[in-house]
Amino acid sequence: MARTGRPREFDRDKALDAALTLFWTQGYEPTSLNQLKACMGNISPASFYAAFGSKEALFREVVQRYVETYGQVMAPLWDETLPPRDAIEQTLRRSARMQTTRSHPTGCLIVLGASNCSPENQPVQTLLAAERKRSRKGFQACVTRAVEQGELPDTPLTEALPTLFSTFLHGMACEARDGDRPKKLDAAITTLMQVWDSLAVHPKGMSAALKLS
Amino acid sequence: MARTGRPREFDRDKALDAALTLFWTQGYEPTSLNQLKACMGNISPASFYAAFGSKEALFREVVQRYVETYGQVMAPLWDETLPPRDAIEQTLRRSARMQTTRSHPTGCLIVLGASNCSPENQPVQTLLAAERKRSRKGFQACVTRAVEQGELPDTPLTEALPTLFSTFLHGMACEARDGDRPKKLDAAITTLMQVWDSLAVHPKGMSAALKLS
DNA sequence: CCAGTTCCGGACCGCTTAGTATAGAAAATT
DNA sequence: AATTTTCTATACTAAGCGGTCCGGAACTGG
Repeated sequence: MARTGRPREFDRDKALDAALTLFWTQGYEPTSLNQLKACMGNISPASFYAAFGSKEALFREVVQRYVETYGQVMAPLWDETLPPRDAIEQTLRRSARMQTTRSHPTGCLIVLGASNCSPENQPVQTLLAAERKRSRKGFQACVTRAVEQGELPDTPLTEALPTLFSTFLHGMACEARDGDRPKKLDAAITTLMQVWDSLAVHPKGMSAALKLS
Repeated sequence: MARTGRPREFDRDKALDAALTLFWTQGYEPTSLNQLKACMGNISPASFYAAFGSKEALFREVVQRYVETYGQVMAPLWDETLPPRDAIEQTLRRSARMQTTRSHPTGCLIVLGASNCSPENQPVQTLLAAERKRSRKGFQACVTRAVEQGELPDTPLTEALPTLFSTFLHGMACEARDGDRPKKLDAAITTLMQVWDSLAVHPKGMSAALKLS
């Protein structure tokens, strides 16, 4: 069932990666078709539209690829075999490292990819907003699990934790873009996790003692 | 020393406010001169350039105005008569309320105003980055003051506080833009401030007792 | 070898962009 | 009345935008 006809001269995957890097650096709107075509190997508009459909369709593919690769730093959030606290801490630390790694653009495509958009490109904004919503639900799920497991008390302070974590996560995109180093963000995460420990029902290593008293 | 000649027919201040709102909503690049001229009272290109010089010059004026008005929610950060903890908490709460108020665009112009920019507009990005740096220094100053006053211990956990707060602050712009309500952010701030209290040398109301022991 | 299929390079589309130039009229001060 | 300034309105530039179309080239299956 091999495809007939003249084969494509460029590597579609490599072109997609190049587009990913460009979109990640500049965001959706400021990235022009000319820049895209150039970075994807000087392909012609005909090739571009045949292979990707449109600028928006390409961006959607790019976002999907981002989620499946770099975005996997968020995976612990959905790993129910992990203790909730570890899931959140790992997610934050992996995000911090990923977003500050210099071998690719800094910051987060999901947060920064379409933050400046004219009304006509609202679908693109909506796409990223949905992705951000997903991550908020992840934090929510972890905290809910921690409450169910009796690790956190069911109080207003605890209820606010998901918002606190997701706000911090999204804020890292800004800090990373502004040049913060991973160590700095890592230290902030360490301090942030203090709040979990101060709310926890079982302070470290004392759970048995507390339960028996 | 009154100026001679025909007076300007539109209100420069009102036009500036209209431009502020538009830039705040859409960001720098997606906002076109046509949109600007329209929202500023259907002024002609000649009037526009005579009054404001260029799109970038207008944006710089807009940013300055923003800092002097809405941006004043950050003022507590520089108010040395305030206890450092209060200064930070007030700044965060006032920011949260301001950024979620529906009578004007949501989020923060300084964080979101030029987050998607082509390389040619880097000066605009740099302008906002400098403003963000200022706020980071504000958090830094408060924490340093708290350490000097003996309220916080001089530990790595404390050192990371400024990064933690500024990351959270900048993250609020994203959450506000995504529709979070002020109460939700306020609750997150309450929880975040827990970390300060858990680090503090003098737990509430016990300072005297602790010092004497 | 040829028909069918697919891709490529380049010309081209209509539209928008930021910004300039021109004109004459209107409103203020001196 | 003369001068100065901004006004409206229009026309214009040069470039860039996302996207389309066509003729020819390159490949495969029959």
